[in-house]
Amino acid sequence: MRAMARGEKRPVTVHTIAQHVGVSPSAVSTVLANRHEERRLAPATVDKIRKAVRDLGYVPNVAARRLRANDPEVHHHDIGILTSFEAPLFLVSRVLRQVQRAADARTGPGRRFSVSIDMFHAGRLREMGGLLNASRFNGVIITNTLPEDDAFLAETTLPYAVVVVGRRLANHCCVLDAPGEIGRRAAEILLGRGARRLAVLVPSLLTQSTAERAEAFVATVLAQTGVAPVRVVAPGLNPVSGAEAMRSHFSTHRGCDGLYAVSDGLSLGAYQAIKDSGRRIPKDVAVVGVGDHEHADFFDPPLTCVGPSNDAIVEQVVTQLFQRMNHRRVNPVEIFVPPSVVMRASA
Amino acid sequence: MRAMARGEKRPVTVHTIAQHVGVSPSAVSTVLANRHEERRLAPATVDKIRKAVRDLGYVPNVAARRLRANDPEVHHHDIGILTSFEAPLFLVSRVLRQVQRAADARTGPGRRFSVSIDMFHAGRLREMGGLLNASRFNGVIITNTLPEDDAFLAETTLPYAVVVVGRRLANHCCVLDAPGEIGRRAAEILLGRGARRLAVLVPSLLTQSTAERAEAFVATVLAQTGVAPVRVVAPGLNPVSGAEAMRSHFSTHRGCDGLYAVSDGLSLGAYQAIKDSGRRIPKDVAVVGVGDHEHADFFDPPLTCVGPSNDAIVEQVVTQLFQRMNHRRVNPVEIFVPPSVVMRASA
DNA sequence: GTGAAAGCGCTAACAT
DNA sequence: ATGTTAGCGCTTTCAC
Repeated sequence: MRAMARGEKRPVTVHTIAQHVGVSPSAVSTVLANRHEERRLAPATVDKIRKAVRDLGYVPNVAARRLRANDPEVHHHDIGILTSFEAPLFLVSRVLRQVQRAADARTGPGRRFSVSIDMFHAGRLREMGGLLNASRFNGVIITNTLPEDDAFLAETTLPYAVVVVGRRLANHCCVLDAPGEIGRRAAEILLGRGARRLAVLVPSLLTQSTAERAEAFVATVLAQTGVAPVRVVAPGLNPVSGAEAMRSHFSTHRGCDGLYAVSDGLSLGAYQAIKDSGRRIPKDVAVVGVGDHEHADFFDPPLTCVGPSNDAIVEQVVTQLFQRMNHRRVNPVEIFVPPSVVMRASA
Repeated sequence: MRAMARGEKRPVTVHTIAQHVGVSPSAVSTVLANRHEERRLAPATVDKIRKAVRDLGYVPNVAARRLRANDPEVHHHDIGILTSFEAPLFLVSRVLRQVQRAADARTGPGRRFSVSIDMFHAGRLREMGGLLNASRFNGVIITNTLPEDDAFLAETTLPYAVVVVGRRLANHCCVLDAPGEIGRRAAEILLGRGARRLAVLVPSLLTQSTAERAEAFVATVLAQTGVAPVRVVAPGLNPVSGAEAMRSHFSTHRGCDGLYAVSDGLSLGAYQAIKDSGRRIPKDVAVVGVGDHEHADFFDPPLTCVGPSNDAIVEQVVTQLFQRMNHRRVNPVEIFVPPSVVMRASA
């Protein structure tokens, strides 16, 4: 009997181990569950089994265990919140809280839920195991996708409840902010303050929705002033990137008197760069952010925000998910949620 | 045959539906997977099955599907990052990133990983399904526990890889910051600046580690000055709570010239209250935070931090988890990670 | 166009 | 002190 460890052709199961040691599968199972005391297995046997488990690199099959362990009288609902690995967890954590709340409300004797956040590498959603054969989730919320992921979703109909957040896909239930509306409102606020030399701070990697925000901003400004705003491109989404980009903007351009930063991480960096350059907010430069940062109200000065109305989005998402898991609704649908506008001191 | 929907005693399975409609389980399965076209099922049959699925409130059993679907040649490792529902996701997301990285590095033809964040209600970890019978995870990282959860863990030995973060439990692998060390260093920094009227800002609900931080701070100040610092208690952990607590502190006490806030959310609120009261940082009040906020460097002025060294903790956690999943290590162990100190302008 | 049967890996009840 | 057996719910050949 070969004792090779990893990379074995045949999978290592309790049966393999049992054979290897010369005992029965149940003995192995007992040891694995630390129940050998109550079963009074011989210590020598236990040791041999333990050794084989290690040597053969045994990995328990949780699907099998679960199938065995579950009380047949209760239905188990597995809900996944799928998000790209590289994206911030802010919206995700709000979604999670709402989903959990809804799940708790529906939990009962014959009905259990488990909610988990699962990450995929941006652009590689299609590689996530169990998505296509429905062997992982009863329902999923998908967010923070990249164009490759959207392409995958557009050509795939998953045979279970799916809600897509922030993207338009004809074959799915989609919940998203009204495209373009956000950028337009941001522009109107800055123009309304009298700002005329406008700039928009964007990350180099744009999602569909950030791109649309920026475009709508540019279009609105152009239409009203005849001059397109400067696009300041930051390498990433974090404050450091924002500060860098704005510093280089100030050193190579005449600067601006109104800035729209398409994420609050960038706004925060922009604040630093603006202040460091001796300019004041909002007197010299008015700033509008998006409201995706939980502390926008604690920026100095507090940040005016025009962005997606996250609460409303999350509410829609959760409602749709549960309706679909209950077979109460099946058809694809696009739900547009109007933006939220919070006026504060920065503009 | 009764057609009652929810709350049925017997679980609804493909078999139930098959019986109800008068077809075979395989027909039902085919419809559920949207494969009725290629199987050329009669449309009428499909409709009847669809209707029964809805009427009976069928919920697919993902464990069974997965058991069936998995290629026997590949080992599937399910890793869970378990965190309390009410806690912020900041550290968790860093852990996730590192775990995912480690998993990706180990993924190969016969070896797949899936990592997910699962939440439990604070204090109710024991109620999380599948934890005890090992039917959900091959390995877990547990964090943000409350005393009730710790009590549960202390009396439970899970038969798979477990790493506990931030708590000491004799029967588990624990990774945590050096207790007391953090509060002591924070005190030393403030005292070293010449501050003498010290205060510590804490949330009303203290975790074991925040409590120890605050205690060590108090003890150090008392030992060196003979006067205990004022404890300012905030209702929660967010900036709003911090600001409130500090405002009421300023209105009822003489104030302080050195503040240690045991979380950066509180620091941020404290900043606002301090500035609003006309005091300057660090001239009138020096502030030390913890460094648990990703933007501490972008506070105005940047926040001096003394806190757990998250990178080092995360690294240890991930190393331990994989060693344990590989059976390379089994015994409980306590790993203390020294604090990180970052001096910035606020103190 | 539809059904019957096998088996994924595991564990608990029931034998020895 | 250890082995045998049945079956959790599902899908996929294969047979009709």
